[in-house]
Amino acid sequence: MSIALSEQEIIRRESLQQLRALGINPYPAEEYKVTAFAQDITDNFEAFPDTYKHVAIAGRIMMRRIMGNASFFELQDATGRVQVYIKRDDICSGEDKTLYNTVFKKLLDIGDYVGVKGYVFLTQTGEISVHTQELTILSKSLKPLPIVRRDDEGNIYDAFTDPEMRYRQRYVDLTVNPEFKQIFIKRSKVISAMRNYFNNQGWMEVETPILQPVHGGAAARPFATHHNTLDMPLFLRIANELYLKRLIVAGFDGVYEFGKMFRNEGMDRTHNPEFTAMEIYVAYKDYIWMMAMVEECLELVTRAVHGIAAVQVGANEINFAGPYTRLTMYESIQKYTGIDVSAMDEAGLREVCEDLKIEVDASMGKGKLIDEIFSAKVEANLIQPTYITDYPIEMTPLAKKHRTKDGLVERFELFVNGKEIANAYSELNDPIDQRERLEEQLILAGRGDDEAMAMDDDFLRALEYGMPPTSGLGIGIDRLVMLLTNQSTIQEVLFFPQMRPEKKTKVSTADDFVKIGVPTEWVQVLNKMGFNTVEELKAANPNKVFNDLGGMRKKLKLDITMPAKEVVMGWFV
RNA sequence: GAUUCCGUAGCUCAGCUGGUAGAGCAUAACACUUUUAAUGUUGGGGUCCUGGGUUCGAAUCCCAGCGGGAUCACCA
Repeated sequence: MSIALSEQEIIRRESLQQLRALGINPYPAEEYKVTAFAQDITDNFEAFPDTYKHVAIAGRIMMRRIMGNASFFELQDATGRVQVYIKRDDICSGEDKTLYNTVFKKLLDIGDYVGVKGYVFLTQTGEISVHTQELTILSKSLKPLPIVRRDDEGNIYDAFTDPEMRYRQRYVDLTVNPEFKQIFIKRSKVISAMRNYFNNQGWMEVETPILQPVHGGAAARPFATHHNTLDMPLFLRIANELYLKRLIVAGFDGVYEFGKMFRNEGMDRTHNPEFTAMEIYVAYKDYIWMMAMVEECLELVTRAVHGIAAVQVGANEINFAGPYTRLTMYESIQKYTGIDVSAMDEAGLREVCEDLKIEVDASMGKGKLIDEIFSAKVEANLIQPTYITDYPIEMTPLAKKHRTKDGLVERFELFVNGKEIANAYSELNDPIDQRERLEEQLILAGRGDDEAMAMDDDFLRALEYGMPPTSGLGIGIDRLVMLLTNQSTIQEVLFFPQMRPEKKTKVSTADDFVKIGVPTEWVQVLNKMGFNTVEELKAANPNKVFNDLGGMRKKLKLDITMPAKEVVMGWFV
C-alpha cells in the first residue's frame, strides 16, 4: 500500500475542503428521501410517463459528459444506472452560477454520492434521463474508482478484472462490476428459498455452538482457540451434526441450521477456511424419504433462482427436477470400471487400485480404498443429479447399518456436475453401535488416518437416553451456489474470501514526524520523498534532505514556507 | 505443498537483442446548452512489487522474498 497520496487523491481532498469553504457539507446527516430507482425508471418510464414527473434518486456518479453549460452524468444506484441531465440555469436560477460551474463541474468526481430531484424525460437521441432541478451532495469520494467503460452494445473496455483486487476490495468490485451482484442476490435466494421450504414443512431453524470443546461430526483439522475465563481450549466447529442430533434427542421433530463451518485446511478454488453448510435432521424418517425431500427442495430452489428447474453449468444443462438417478456405490463402480468390488477384501481392493493406477497408502482401510476408486473413476461422470447410496461402513461412523446389506450403511451423497453437493444418512441412533464405531475411528487414527473422527462422550450419553429414528442431510451451500450461478471458484460466491494479509509498508504517523520537529505540512512531502518512517528519515543525509525539500517544494508547486536549515538539522538530533 | 505464469501511472495495458518509461481511460486547464465508450486543444502524474547480484548502465538478465492467477495433490 502506498502511503503518499496520489495526485488525484490530493485533488479530491482539496475539493472536499473547497466544498466546506462554500458552506456545503460533503457528508450531510439528513435523510435523503428517495422516491425512484434507476431500473424502475428505465423499465417503466415509457409506459407510464406521468408517474415520473417528480422523482428523487440517489447514488454514485459513475461517468460524466460535460458540455459547457449543460452536462450529462450517469447515476448508479442499487438497481442500476440512469442518465441524468443537468443544466446550469436550472440549478442556478439567480446570478450565482457557483453550484453548476464550481460545485458540479469542478468539485464533484466520479464515485461521489449525490441526490437528484427532477423529472424524467426522453433526450433527442431517445435516452431516458432525469432532468435535474435540485442537486444534493450526499457523500464525497476521496479515492478514484477504477474506470470501466461500456459502449452501446454492452462491450466492456478497461474491465476491472484483477482477482486479487476484486476479492480484497469487494466494495470496489461490486461498484464498478455491478453484474457480479447477481451472484450474491442468487445466493441469498438459494438460502431463503430453502429456508422457506423447511419452515413450510414445520421444521425449525436453530443455532448451535460455533465454539465447541470437542470438534466432532466430521473429520477435519480444526481452528483452535482458548477461553480465558474458563481457561480451556475451544475449537471452531468443523460440523454441527452432533449438536443437531442432541436437539432431536431433546424432542424436536425437525431442526435445521444454516451456518459457517471452519476447517483448518488447504485453500483453492473449491475450499475456503470458513464455508457455509446447511444441516437438517428430521425424526422418524430414513434416507429413502430424504432422497425425495432433497429432489423436491432442490427443484424448488432452482426455480426460485432461475424460474425453471434447469440451469446451464459450463457446457452442461443440469436438470434439478426429480426423481434423480440412484446408484449404489458398488453399482456405480461397476458401471464406470466394469469391476465388481462388492465382495472384495482389502487385499483385493489394493490390487484393483494398482491395476487402475490409483495411488494408495498403507493407512487406508477397505472403505477408504473403495472411496479412492470411486473418486478417481466415477465422480467426474455424474453430471445430472445422481444419488450414490449404500457406502461401506468403514467410511461412515455416524450412519445406521444398512437394513439388509451387510457391511454397508444407509447413506447417500448427491453428485451434480461431477461434484458432491449433499450428504445424508439414516442416522445411527443405537448408542452401543455408535460407541463401537467411534472406537474404530480411534483405531484408524492410530493407523495414521488423519481424517478419523473424534470421540464425543456427551453425544453418546445423549444417544443413550434415546434418539428416535432420524434422517439427516448436509448441503454445502457455497458449492450449491457455485453450481446454480455457473461459477467455477468459491471466491466468486463469497463476499470476502480468505486472502493472505496485504503487505503493509511500515509507516510512522504524521504525529511521529511532528514530534521530532517537522512542520505538519511538510510530513506529506517527506512521505513523497520516500521517507515513510522517522527512522528512515534519520538515516538519511541531513544536507541532502534539506536540498531535496526545496526541490520537492518547487516540483509540487507547494505554497508553504521552507523550514530554516537549523530546523531541518534539528530533525536529525 | 509442487509446477508454471504474472506484478510498470488511479484503472486497463505496451515497453524488442540491457541505454534511464509510453498509450487509452481517469485527472487538471480551456472550449462546447440533448450528449452517451461525448468531442477538440494543452498539461501534470511513476519506489517499473521488495531486496540482493551481473554490468559502465537493469522495468528488461540472474538469485531470493512477498503477493496473485492457473494446473496438480489433500479436504466440503
